[in-house]
Amino acid sequence: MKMKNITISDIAEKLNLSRSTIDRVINNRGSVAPETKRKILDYIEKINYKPNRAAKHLSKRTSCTIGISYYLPENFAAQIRKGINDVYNELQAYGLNLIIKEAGSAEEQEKQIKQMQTEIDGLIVAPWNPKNLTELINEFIEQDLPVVTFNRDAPESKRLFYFGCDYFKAGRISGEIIEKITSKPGKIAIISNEDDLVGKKRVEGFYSILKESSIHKIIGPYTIYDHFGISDSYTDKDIDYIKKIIEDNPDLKAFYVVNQSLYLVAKVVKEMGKKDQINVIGFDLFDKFIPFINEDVIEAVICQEPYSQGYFPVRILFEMLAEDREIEKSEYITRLEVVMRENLKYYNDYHYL
Amino acid sequence: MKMKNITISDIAEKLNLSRSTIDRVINNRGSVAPETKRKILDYIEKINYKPNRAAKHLSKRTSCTIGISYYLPENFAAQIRKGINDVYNELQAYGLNLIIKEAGSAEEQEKQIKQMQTEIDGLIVAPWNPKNLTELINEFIEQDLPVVTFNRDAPESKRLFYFGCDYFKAGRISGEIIEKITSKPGKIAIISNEDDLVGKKRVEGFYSILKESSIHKIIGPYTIYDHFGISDSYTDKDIDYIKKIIEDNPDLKAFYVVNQSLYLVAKVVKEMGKKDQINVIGFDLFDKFIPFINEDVIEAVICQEPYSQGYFPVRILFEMLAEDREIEKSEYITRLEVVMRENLKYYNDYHYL
DNA sequence: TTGTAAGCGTTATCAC
DNA sequence: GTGATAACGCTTACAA
Repeated sequence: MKMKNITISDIAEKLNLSRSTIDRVINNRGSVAPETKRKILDYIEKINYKPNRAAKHLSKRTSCTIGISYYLPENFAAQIRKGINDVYNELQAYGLNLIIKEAGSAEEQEKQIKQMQTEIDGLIVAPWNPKNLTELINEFIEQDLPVVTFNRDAPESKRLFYFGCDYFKAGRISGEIIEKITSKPGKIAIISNEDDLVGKKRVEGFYSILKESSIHKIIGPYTIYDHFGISDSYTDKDIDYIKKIIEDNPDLKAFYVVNQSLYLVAKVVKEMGKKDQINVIGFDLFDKFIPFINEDVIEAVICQEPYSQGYFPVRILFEMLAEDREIEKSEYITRLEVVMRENLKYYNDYHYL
Repeated sequence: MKMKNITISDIAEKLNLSRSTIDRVINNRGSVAPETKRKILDYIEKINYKPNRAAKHLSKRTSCTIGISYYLPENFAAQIRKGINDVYNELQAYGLNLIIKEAGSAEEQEKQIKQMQTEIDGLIVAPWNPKNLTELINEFIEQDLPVVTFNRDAPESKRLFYFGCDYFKAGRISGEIIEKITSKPGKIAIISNEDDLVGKKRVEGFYSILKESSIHKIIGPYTIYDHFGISDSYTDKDIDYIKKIIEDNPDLKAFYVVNQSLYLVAKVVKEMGKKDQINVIGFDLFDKFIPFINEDVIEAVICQEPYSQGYFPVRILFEMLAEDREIEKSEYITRLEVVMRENLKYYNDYHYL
């Protein structure tokens, strides 16, 4: 049970040098004679020395504060929070501090980020409106304040990396599923709202699959606005609108819904007794969706590792800040998870830590 | 950037006591006057003191050695290894040592585990033959050597916990998928081999779904032995056998393959030009499967987080051994991942660390 | 029952 | 360019 590892002192002793000299070459600070440097480097290589992380953390006694900003639907935010919570519990002992700001609008988000600037050593942001935040992100970067994006990217900014899903590919996998489960020729209706950047990509990806050689005809996109899933904000007009699509298209075989109105579409399909004729496919796992997935009204949803989106950006950024981790990718793309009735419970609130 | 945290010394000073007394009540070792104990506990509660993990690790300088034993198909083992590798890199600095033994047979596995006994502080094992290892596991436990299982459980043993998938549920999700993608009535052929415990459960789960109200008729199980995916070990007889199933059953709509012969089945289906008429579903992601998934010969495979199966058991056991983590579950069940053409690349060799 | 002091492997601040 | 030396916050003898 006793630890027996090579330490800086061992190296110093072996090489007849002082600990500080070894430290200098390992962390290349201060100046060292090139000859001694070589000697030390060679020896370190040879014995495969690994610095003790605990000692490092203890000695540095440097804490870093990471700011997190997002404006996301509540159910999704809950999963993100769980990931953030776990990584915080894991790393706060090593000096991680977090400032979490949940915005209620794009404008508020911008304001909150500006406010954080002086208090943080790094920023993690899910930019609701990437274009508008690009400049701000670049400003931070200019000032040596690292910024990473998650959930939504700001690809034109100089952010260090993006952690999140590829929405175009998400559209493709849902297209694949619809093709596989919809064997009879007929129509597929797309539901979205135009000002939804994410939804737009999901639709494009979907088209890219269906275009290839489909026996189906795409109709729409029909517009239903989602209001972050607050059910009361859907009107009777929305319901009638969906009903009308179904009635007007007797050969309708599927709904492809890229926003949270998925819940409403499922409700109408179910109430009209059309669940066996019309396949419903959508995205993400919201509480409201769950009964419909269980009843096979919604055939499948595509998820994007929300928990990981909370956990990893914090961890990677912290390791960079506190342990000089190298960022090796500019994009960490999350898995596209196919969630159906029988594997639903594994995706609804699940983690191991 | 400077850390400013409450330490044991702070508490000691505030309460006019020595550091060791504080230490005694925090880790309840040694004896402390109940009155002082109360006082300390109250104060700690009040100021929300969290011990510094780095200091703890450094001071304890206790390393622990965990033994890992498995006998698994190579492709699967590769993913496991990646998880183990990541967690090792993460924790070796805190004193984790690993002894990894890959067995070539059930007997060898038993021998290897016995050999490890004296060198390890905990054992992680994927028991190829759970029944045979139950006694050995219990022996270890009697001797206060914690044992956990992964990938395959030994439910009748006293192992601390199991980390892996629920094979019955895995059968159910594949049943759900076959039902969803196979719209025309017809036959579904099951391929398995009887001595495969895992496959047996997958078949049971599959039946539990199909029984309910299927338009399909199940035929088989037909027996094809897999030899851990060494393709050369399949014979021409196996190929003829599959061909015969297809020829004898013109209304065959799907193959449900619970072992690695999935590759061979896909090959035959493809070569007979039946890929559009017959759906092929199986388990896990082996290199040989990949081209067939990409060509839509294999419609989907169900995976079980192989990477996590390497990563988490080690991490949880280490945290228990080195940091007195409480084990709160007796089963950590991995997700059932639906992998198809368009999300394949995310499951084939992917991780964030 | 309580206190003292040495040590864990780094980093940082001085001297030389 | 190099070497002492004092932290960092905790554990663990050992002494009182």
